[in-house]
Amino acid sequence: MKVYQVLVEYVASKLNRPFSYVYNGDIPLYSRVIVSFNNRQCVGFVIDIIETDSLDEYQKKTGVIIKNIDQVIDEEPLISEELFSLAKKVADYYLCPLISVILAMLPPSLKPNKSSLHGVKVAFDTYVEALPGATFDNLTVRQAEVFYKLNQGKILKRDLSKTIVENLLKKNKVRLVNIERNRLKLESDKKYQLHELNDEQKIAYEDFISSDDKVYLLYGVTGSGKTEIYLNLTRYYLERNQKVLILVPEIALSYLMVERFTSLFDKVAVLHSSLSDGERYDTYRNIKKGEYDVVIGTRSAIFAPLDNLGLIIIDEEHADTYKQEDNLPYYNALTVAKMRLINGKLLLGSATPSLESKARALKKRYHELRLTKRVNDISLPECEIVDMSDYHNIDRNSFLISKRLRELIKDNLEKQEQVILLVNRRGFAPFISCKSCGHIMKCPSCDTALTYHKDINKLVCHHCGYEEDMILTCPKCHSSKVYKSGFGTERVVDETKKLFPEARILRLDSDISKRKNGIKSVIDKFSNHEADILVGTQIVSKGHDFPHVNLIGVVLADIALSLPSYKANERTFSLLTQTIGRAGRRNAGKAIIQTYLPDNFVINLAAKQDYDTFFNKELRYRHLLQNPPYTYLTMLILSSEDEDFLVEKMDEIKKYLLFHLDINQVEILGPSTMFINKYLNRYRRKFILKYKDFSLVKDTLITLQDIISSQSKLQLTIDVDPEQDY
DNA sequence: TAGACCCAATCC
DNA sequence: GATTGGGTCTAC
Repeated sequence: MKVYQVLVEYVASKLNRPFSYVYNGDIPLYSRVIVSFNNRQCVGFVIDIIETDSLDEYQKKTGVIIKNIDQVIDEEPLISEELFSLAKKVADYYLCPLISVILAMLPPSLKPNKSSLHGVKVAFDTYVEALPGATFDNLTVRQAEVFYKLNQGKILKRDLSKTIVENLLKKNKVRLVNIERNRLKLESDKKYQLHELNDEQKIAYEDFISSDDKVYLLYGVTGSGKTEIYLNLTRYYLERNQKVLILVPEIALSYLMVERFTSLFDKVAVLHSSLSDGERYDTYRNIKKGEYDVVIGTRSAIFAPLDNLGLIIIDEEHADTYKQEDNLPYYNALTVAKMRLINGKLLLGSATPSLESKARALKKRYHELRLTKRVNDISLPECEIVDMSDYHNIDRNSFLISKRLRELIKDNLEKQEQVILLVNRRGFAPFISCKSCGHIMKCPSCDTALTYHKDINKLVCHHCGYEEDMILTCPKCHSSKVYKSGFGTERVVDETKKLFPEARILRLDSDISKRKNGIKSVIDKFSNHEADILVGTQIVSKGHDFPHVNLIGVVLADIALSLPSYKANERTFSLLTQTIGRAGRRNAGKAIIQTYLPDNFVINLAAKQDYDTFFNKELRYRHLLQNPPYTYLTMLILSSEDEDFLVEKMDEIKKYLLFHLDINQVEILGPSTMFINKYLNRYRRKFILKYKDFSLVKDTLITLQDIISSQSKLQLTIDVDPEQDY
């Protein structure tokens, strides 16, 4: 007698354990089933099958009455043994429900939940095919014409006249065939050739393939040709019949890389979240069938169902997009990549490696490969820092764009060169306030100010997405003195238009990327020189070469420095360095950094593109404050609808932690407020735990999670290795 | 005293 | 995560 161990579809730590069911028939492991669960039906996922001699005995032993599985959804396992054991490792490391990891592995239409049951299925196209041996006898002229064409090969039914097809069918000349349609189209007409590697690249490449180490850090300055190494290594692995997985921070910014891979290799799949459900499903299915050798994708592609994985490449390994922090599971694709390595190797590439990765390379835990020269030997741009607190640098024409920056923009426009302006904030104005009563427009469900977006004339919460119409008068005192303070990309576009009315200006930020192909169309326009100035958020710093850009302006470098993270310096440094690196791809360009902190070391070292000094200095700060890479962190976020109750509970939990953790080895910070203290109508507070070994906190956290999951008013979220809000 | 509302327990 | 059932509050 088989007892099936089933995880139910709901992501909740209370339900993070299997429930037993029986079934009259065989069900494969790792497949979906429909079960009755607490007076309703839901989708479950079979994670284990236990043999028992008698059901009665089993029920007696466990003390539960076992129900029947109502229906089996999959005839085959949805995921492989390898992926299932990866899911267990991830759930164990991040202390998150196993089902949440399984959900992350599957395309939306296969996720074990109710809504997926009516989702997309395989798409078919109907073709008309000539029956072998059928002759031209007994056909009209038009029928014969079509039949002749069909003898050359099958044709889509919808491309042919309906009546002719019907008649041909009646006369037994043709038949209909259904063929699975792949909803993906990857055109690769541009044939890209593998370049001969230069000496430095060759050394790195040889070093990689001849070494036995597992994890490699490819530290190569901007423009040093990291992609070329990725391509050569991919070829190497494919020749040995192993598969390759490549992660990029954002697919739309990597389409040049995608293009190179698709034009060099035949079986390349692209996986990312802006595919439609149908496209995702098809790609997923085909990867699983083994039809692709190479998969390129964003964060969640780390779970792609590739067998025989020889190489994982993570490009721009320092990028913050590899950590998921908005939805369970809170995982970092780099960490998961290391868990996934069984026989293969991992290559991390960056021009500004994360401090953790670089520190590990120093300690020889990662094998470091270096590229120090830009491929075309062009020197890095010359960078000036403009002090915005010095009134000599601005005038009443603009408080946003300094006189020096204006001068250089003008110069560039006259020379027909392009300009990029970096503004690390989207929208028009981040605060809307009333001048008479001081009221600030806030999100009704979060404790954050609403940002004014001029192009849709709405106030938007950048955290939860809430929108409302822009106000004309203050909702509190009805004064009309509504003031828009601060600036974002939209306002900089406006201001630049005012200063340079003749210039063609484009904007690139995540509002643009919400439209399908939004990013690509802006990038294409700008690369084709159909615009002179590109104003954008950090998106402009990520990848993509614009050969005609000779000036980079950072409108205000300080914004990134004030981000709520121990990584703020590191993020600012890599943002500035990578952005400045966009200039002068053909000849030496210029860069301007505007700031109120002209003496700040991060800004100064970024201006000099001096990674090594920055690294050493920041590493000392990390050591001083005992932050990663010297320690590990876990953030405990507690939330409740009742703020007083929450504050009370925080003290209790603090006592609990103090009692159960070894305070000589684990530092407990908090309770403290969060960057966003109220989110989606729930108040939030946090603890940060600092330790050198996860085993010092793991058991305590699991017990705490159990205790809190039984309290309905309180919610605990555990974020292992957090990157935000500390 | 019905119905609204809240909360904790439970799910195989 | 969703349902249930019991307890308490509330308005007529």
